[in-house]
Amino acid sequence: MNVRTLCLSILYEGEATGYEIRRLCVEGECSYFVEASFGSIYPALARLEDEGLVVSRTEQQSGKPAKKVYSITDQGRTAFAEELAGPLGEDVFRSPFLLFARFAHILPRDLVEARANEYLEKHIADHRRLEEAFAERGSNAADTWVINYGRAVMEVAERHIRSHMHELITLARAEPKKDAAE
Amino acid sequence: MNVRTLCLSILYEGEATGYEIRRLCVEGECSYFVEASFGSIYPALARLEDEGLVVSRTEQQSGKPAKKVYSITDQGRTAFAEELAGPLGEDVFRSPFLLFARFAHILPRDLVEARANEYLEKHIADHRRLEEAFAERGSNAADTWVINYGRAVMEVAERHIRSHMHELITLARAEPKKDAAE
DNA sequence: CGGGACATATGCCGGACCGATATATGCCGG
DNA sequence: CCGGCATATATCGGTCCGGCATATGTCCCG
Repeated sequence: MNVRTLCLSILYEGEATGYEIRRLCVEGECSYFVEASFGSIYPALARLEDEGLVVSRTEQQSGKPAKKVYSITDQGRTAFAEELAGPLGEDVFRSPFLLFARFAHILPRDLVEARANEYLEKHIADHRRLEEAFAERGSNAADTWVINYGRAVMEVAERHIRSHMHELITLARAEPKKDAAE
Repeated sequence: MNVRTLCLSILYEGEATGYEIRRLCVEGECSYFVEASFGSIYPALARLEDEGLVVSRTEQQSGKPAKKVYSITDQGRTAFAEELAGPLGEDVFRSPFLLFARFAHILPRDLVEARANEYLEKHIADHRRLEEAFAERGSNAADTWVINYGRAVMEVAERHIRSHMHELITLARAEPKKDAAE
């Protein structure tokens, strides 16, 4: 799954600027399974325009910089459907925190406790964001299906961390090496 | 979280070759939250050796190519602990399948059904692999904590897909455009 | 009322990383 | 005996991230 396809998927639902696409990847209801940064979105949009899969129109705004609004073309819709029909690529899950957690026994307890709390807070925030997306009900049935899958998984993840984090903290080194701290 | 740190984390537990590190990332009990390919592992190991964080010894084998076995140094252990104490980076979850699922309504039912089944099979396999890692009990307490977190999440993911995939399939286009296939 | 933080918006660049490929070797099955 | 597979190291092209530069306007705080 490349950034090109991601851009097409967002433009499929309606026109948007590069900036908005990025925001949807970070804050949108589907931000829990797609991601992309400016450094890849803008070049991708430029290439899509070269290939005729999207068109752009520059819009002047008072009080804000001019923006380039992209729309998908019929050719783009076809290309997107073909892309989805082709090989998809595997799901990716990477967790620096879980790597950290595996070594709890060599780390000072204060640090493990702080990180575990951060991790829980992050999960609570992500979970709540998805519950709100579900409550809004602006999305179609397929979107709702995807959101419900996310809700089910996040609910369990949050609950598991909440009720088991103290076990992880107990595993950490009781006394932090005083001199070697930083 | 970079590949350097990942290599150090594996070598922390015992010596290994680049090939073995790669295999642990793909098949090992922790493969569900770390990943790396040859293209990044070999350069990373070379750089770690330059920096004195690991040392290597070449071992001739009969019937197989010679291998370079890497071991972590005291300096490497210290650097690894410092790395874990520093900023960690966010968890990443990316799912081409969920992006695909969002557009079930524009895709032929056969395709959606096939992909949903593949996705379920993949989850069953991943989940089982983790249950086996749990049953083996060769790991320490922190590893077990991490595995249990994965088990809890995977159990729910698998169950949710199993009991809700038919809803997604129902959303797909009933009659596949016969001419536009491929 | 000046200045800094923040939001909108586009774009580039260095470096990290993936996936494919090359190279070498020996095993095993058809 | 030949092709495919497993072991093992290494490189290379291309994709992508994160930080930075640039431009402009708002809003709040001192």
